Amino acid sequence: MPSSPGRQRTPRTSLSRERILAAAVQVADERGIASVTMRKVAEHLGVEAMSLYHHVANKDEILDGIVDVVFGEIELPVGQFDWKTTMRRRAVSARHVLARHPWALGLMESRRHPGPSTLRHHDSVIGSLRAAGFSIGMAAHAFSALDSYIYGFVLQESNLPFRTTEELEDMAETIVQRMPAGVYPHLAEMIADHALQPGYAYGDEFTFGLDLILDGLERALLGPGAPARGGPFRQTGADRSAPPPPG
Amino acid sequence: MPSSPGRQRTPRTSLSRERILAAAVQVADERGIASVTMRKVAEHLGVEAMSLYHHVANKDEILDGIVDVVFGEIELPVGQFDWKTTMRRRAVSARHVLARHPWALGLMESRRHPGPSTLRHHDSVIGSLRAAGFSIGMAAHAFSALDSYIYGFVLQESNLPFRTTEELEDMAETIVQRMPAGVYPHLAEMIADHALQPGYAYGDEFTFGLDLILDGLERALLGPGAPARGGPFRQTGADRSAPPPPG
DNA sequence: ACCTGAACACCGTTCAAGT
DNA sequence: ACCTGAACACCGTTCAAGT
Repeated sequence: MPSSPGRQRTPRTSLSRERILAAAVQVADERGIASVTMRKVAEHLGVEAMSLYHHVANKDEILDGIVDVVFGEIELPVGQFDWKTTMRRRAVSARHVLARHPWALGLMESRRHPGPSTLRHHDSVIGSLRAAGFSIGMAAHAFSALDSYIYGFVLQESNLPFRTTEELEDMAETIVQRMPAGVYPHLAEMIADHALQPGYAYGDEFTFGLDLILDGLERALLGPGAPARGGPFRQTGADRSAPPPPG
Repeated sequence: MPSSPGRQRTPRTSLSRERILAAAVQVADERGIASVTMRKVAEHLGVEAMSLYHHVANKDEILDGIVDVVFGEIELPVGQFDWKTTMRRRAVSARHVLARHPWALGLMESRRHPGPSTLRHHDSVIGSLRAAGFSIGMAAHAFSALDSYIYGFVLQESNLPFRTTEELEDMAETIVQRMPAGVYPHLAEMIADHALQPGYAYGDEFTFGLDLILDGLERALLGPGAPARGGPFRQTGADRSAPPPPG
């Protein structure tokens, strides 16, 4: 009687790709990406390591999968606001999601198979820019500039010596120890007179760079005839919504 | 006779931390970061894995070490040009070095001990900005914005579906296969009408975003009373070289 | 169909031993 | 002082076997 209900001691919920990825994300969040092993993910699910291979081809598929799960958590751009507000909200969401799963960025470099959530996210961002009047070339520029900034910021945030107060003081110590020899004077100054000041939080830097890029994109969008000095931009491919640049 | 010269069959050159790191970098470049194991690095040096432990505490020290080796390859900002040129040159150098060793960015997320080359590099960048008249707060803004952009760009470059022509066509195939269902229309458009156009190279996007940031920084540096609309910036800590923002 | 035990070729690291 | 062999507790993955 295969489908009869009732208490069975074997599988509480039967294994699935989704349950495996969710468990892997949880293990990565709680114990670091190095702890994401077939054996530990399986243990987390009350199952043997070899059982996982019935739902994923190998560990690489799990790693591809959890990166995609993370992208699926990022708020998709919604159309109710102007493009700058939409892009800013989405950038802030991406930053928070990636900061919550910092291992995802470390994994990105080795992943070459974007999953459906990632593709959907990118598609939505491009669509949002196009709807705001960005040409294909300008949308590509905007997409590249914004995502580069977001990813890099989170990467720095999870790596930079001056992040949290505790680590900062560790760092300050290291710097100060090497000061007698006169090395790193500017780093020392920045730590002492800036990063160690009350109220400092590296995370606050995010909006500065983000607004720099958004404002620059706005200028490029509004007046392609007047790009910022020293920063000409090429419009590649089909440009349907913006007039061609002069010259 | 311990120091007598002549042919000895044992150590061609005696092992050292530097030789171990150089070997580890080479293994990572040639066979990927996953191949950087104590056994393989040792093999590369004609030695047993256990010998490495006499020069490094553990594998983590090797990983910290090779990230620092990579930072040491980046051209330090030199003072003979204006700050924008200096920062642009340094950004281009950082981009190329990091692209040559893409595993370094993947490692960054898990590293918390910046080495001497990394500290020296950061110190030099901050010093260069300060000499150009940036206040401490503005130098922190500039440093964060530029490095975030550079790191994130390389990360995308080593990960984005549309990178090299071969992979791009793979990607286009995937997208097109899902097109009947109407998914990813904007991504499909961008690939077909932009990325697949002759002469396209994702790497060309680098300068656009870089100039956006450099121009924005220049505006912020020249006229703190007239920051771009929507992009106010806070000056934190001691600001010695720039007048305080109005209000 | 789904799960598993044993096995294989690997890991990082310790430790006692060699020179 | 520097290097190493054997050993331990892990890895990812295969395969034949269980239900």
